Amino acid sequence: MLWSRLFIPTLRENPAEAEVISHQMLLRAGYIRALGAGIYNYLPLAQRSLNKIQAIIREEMDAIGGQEFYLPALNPAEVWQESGRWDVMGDNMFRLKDRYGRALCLGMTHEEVMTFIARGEVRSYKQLPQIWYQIQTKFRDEPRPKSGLLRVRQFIMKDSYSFDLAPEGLDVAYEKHRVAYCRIFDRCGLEYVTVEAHSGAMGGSQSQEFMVKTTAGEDYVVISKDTGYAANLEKATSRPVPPAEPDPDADLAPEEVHTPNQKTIDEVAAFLKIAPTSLMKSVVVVTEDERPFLCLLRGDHQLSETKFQTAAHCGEFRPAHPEEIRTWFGADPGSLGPVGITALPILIDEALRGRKNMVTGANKDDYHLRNVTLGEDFQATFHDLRQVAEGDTDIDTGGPLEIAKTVEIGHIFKLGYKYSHSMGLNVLNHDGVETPVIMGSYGIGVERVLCAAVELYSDANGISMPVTIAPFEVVITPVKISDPVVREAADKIYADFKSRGIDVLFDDRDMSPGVKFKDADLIGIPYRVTLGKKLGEGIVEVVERRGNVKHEVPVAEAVAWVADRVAAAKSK
RNA sequence: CGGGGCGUGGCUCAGCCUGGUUAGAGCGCCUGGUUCGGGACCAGGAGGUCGGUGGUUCAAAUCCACUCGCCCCGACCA
Repeated sequence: MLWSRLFIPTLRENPAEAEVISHQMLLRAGYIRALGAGIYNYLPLAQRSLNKIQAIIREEMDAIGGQEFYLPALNPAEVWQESGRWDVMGDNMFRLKDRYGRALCLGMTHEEVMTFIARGEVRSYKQLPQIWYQIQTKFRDEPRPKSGLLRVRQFIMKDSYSFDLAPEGLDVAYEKHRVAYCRIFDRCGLEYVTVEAHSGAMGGSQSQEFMVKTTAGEDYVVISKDTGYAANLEKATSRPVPPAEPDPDADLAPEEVHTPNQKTIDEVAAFLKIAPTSLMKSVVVVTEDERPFLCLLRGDHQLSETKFQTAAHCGEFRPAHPEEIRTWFGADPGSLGPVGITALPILIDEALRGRKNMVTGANKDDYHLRNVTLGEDFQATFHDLRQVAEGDTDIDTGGPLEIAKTVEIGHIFKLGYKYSHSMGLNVLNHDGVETPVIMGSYGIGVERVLCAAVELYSDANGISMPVTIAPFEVVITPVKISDPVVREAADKIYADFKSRGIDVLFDDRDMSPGVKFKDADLIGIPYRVTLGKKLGEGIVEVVERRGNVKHEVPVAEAVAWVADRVAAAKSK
C-alpha cells in the first residue's frame, strides 16, 4: 500500500480526552476515532490489526474443532426471558422495541441463542460434543465507558460454547480452549497470566481469566513469581503480614475502656496506643434476602466481597443501615463488637485464628473492650473473608506476592447446566434417557487484545506492534523520494516485498525525513527499510521498531532479511 | 446516579475572574519556491454561529439560568 493513498490521520499532540496509553496511542497513530462515549470508529490501521487478530483466533478455534457461526446481535426478548437474564442484566443491556412494540435487545453474549439453536436440533448424544463459536459485535450499556477501547459500549468478541453429554466431556472442551487461548495470545505476541477466577454466585464450577498486566487495567490480580500462583484478587488467598504486636499473654477477662469519639480503627488504635493489628474490626452487612451478618476481621484487613458471598451463600449484599445496627447492637458503628451478640450469625476471618485478648467495640457508644477472645467471650465460625493486601506473602511458601492491575482479554468458564436447565436443552443418552447437556462458555475481547499489545509495547515515540498483529509488517522509507534513483530502488524493494506476500507499506510521501520516521515509529510497524545516504554504496538501513535496533544491509538482501524475520515471528 | 473538570478553526491551548473595535497563538491545512537521515525554511492564503437555548445589558466567548456533550474519581461491571 502507498502511504500517500492510505487514510492514516496521525496527530502530533495527544488529544486532551485520552488518559490511558493505549487510548492516546491509538488516537495519535490514526487507528481509531471516537464517535461517542464508548463508541469508536475503527480506521484502516485498526481494522487491519483487528482482522489479523481475528484470523489468528479463527485458525486456533478451527484447530480444536470449533465451528464458526454468525448469530444476530439483535435478539428478541423471549430467549433472554427464558433464561432469566432479561431481568438479571438490568440496565447493562441495551433494549429497544420494534414498530409493533415487541421487546428486543442487543446481545451482550450469546449463551441463550446458542442454546436455542442446540435445543431445536441436537437430540442425541451421538451429535455431541460440539464447539460452536462466532466473532460478533456485542453491546453493553456501560454505566461509565472509559479508557479508550478498554471499556466501551460496542465491541467485538469471540465467544464460543461447548456442548457435552457429561462433565468429563466438558473438562476436555475446557482444556482445549485453555490451550487454544494460550496459543492465540502467544501468537498475538502478548505477555499474560492466567488466573483462577471467581466463578460467580451462580454456581459455575471452574473458571480462568487471561490477564495482561497494565496500569490501565481495572482487575487486580495476585501473582507469586516464585510459585507461579496467580489468582484474581476476588479469590486470592495469602499469608497476612504478622500482627505488629503480640497479644497480651494471660487469661484475661474483657474490660471496658472509654474511647470518646474514637470510631475508626486508626483512631481507636492511636487512642489506645496499640497497633491496628491488635484490633478486631466489625463489619455488619445484610444480604439481598435480608439476612444480616457480623463479619470480624483484623483491624488492618478488608472484607472481600466475593469471599463473603461464598461464605454466606448469597448474591448481592449491602452494608447495614445505621438504624438496623442500633437495633441489633445497641450502639452506633464505631463501637461494635461480637460480645453478647446472638441475634445474627458471626463470621470470623481465618487471620484471627489463635488470637486472644484483642480490642473490639463494646456495643456501647464511646466504649471499646480489651481482652476479647474467641471461644471464651463469644462464638463465631471461621471463614476466609479477607482480601489479600499489599505486603502479604504466598500462602504456601511465604514468598513475596505482587498485586498487579490487569486487563482481562479472555475468560474460559464451565457453565454447567444453567442454560440447559432454564431453556430445556436435553439429549437422549445411550440408554434412551433424556439428559441435560453440560455447557462451557469462552470469550475473547478482540479490541482488548489490540489495546493490551499497545499498553505492553509502546514507548515515547509510539506503538511497537508485535509482527503478527501489526497493520503492516514493514514500511519502506525513502529519505528523498524526489530523487529518481531512490524512487527506482524503493519501487523495486516494494515490488519484491509484495511478491513475497509481505504486508508492506511504502511511504511515498514527498516529506521531510523526520516526519516520515516519526510517523513510522508512531504507528508501530515492526520493520523499516530506510533508503538514504548509503544507497549509492548499495546499502540500506533496516530498523527494528522494538528497541530501535539498526542494521546496514545490502540492497539486494534487504527484502529477504526482513521476510525471514517476519516469517520467524509468525511461525512462533 | 453522586463528586470534580472541560467545551473557543482539524489538534493543543490563551482570552472569561474585572463585558467594550475586525476573537488570538503554536501545530496542521492550501499555493509557490528553497530544502531532504529524526516532526525543515521563506512568502502568500483559507478556515471559528466561542457546544446549544433562554436571560441580564446600550453591548456577552466573558455575567446568570437551563440544557447537551466529553473526560476523570466513585458507585456499577454475567
